[in-house]
Amino acid sequence: MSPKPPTRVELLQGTLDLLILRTLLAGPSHGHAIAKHIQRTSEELLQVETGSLYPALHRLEAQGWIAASWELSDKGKRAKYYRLTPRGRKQLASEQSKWQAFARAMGLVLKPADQEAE
Amino acid sequence: MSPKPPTRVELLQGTLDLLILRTLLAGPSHGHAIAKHIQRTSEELLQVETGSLYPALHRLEAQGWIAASWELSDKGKRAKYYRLTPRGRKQLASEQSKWQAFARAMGLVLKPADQEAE
DNA sequence: AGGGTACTGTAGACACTCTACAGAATATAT
DNA sequence: ATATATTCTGTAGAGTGTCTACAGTACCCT
Repeated sequence: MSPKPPTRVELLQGTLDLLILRTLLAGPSHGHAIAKHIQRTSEELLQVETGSLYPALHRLEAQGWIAASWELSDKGKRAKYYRLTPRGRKQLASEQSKWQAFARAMGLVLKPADQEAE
Repeated sequence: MSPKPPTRVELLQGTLDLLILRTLLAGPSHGHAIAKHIQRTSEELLQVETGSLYPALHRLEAQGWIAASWELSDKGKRAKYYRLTPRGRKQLASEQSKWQAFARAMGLVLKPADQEAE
């Protein structure tokens, strides 16, 4: 009886980093909030599991693309806020254009076709 | 000095099956030709390595989505021709709509934004 | 005290692509 | 005939990244 069975889609490998970096472009945020933002923005289509989220954040931090500091969240709980570093912005731009190229390539192969000849 | 440095994009996990099934929608074909078709159709953006291709074909066959038979290729070599089964067509439709939903979701999160508020 | 929510985290399974290697069969050239 | 290129199929193993499942802290509310 859930109001919307949202038909979730699994993340394709390599896309989570991009989603996180893109989310942080709007300003610093913490893991829990990042996951919710992605979920909400994608109209509940994408859901990030904690087992993917936190390793990804640590990975991105180790790469120097994001930096962390403990602060207090809106709800008054301790939370690790991440922000984009300059190198992170470059990485975001790179991954975003890679994604666009890939999505375009997929579109080319998947195109309606019918007229295979021509 | 290559005429076009094609800037290849790595395949995202889970997309190869879809590309293969889509290629076979145009008619039976063998591994080597399938890979070339994907590469050409994607304007050289996507390249399928043999280490990905053949395991994928065997996987799809084991699932009953494609069926194989040995025949002779255009060039007169023995080649294993694959064709889409009825179940394969359903699978193709399913994976295609999944991809479209995913691509749309990515677009929602990556959208120009700027106006985060509103 | 009990349950809910917000928040971070780890371990291990699993799936899929990649690089690198290997081999057969045919054609072409020298 | 021997070499070389092309067409075609295949395997082994590494690497990567997502998932499920589990674990724990802290605060709030009744």
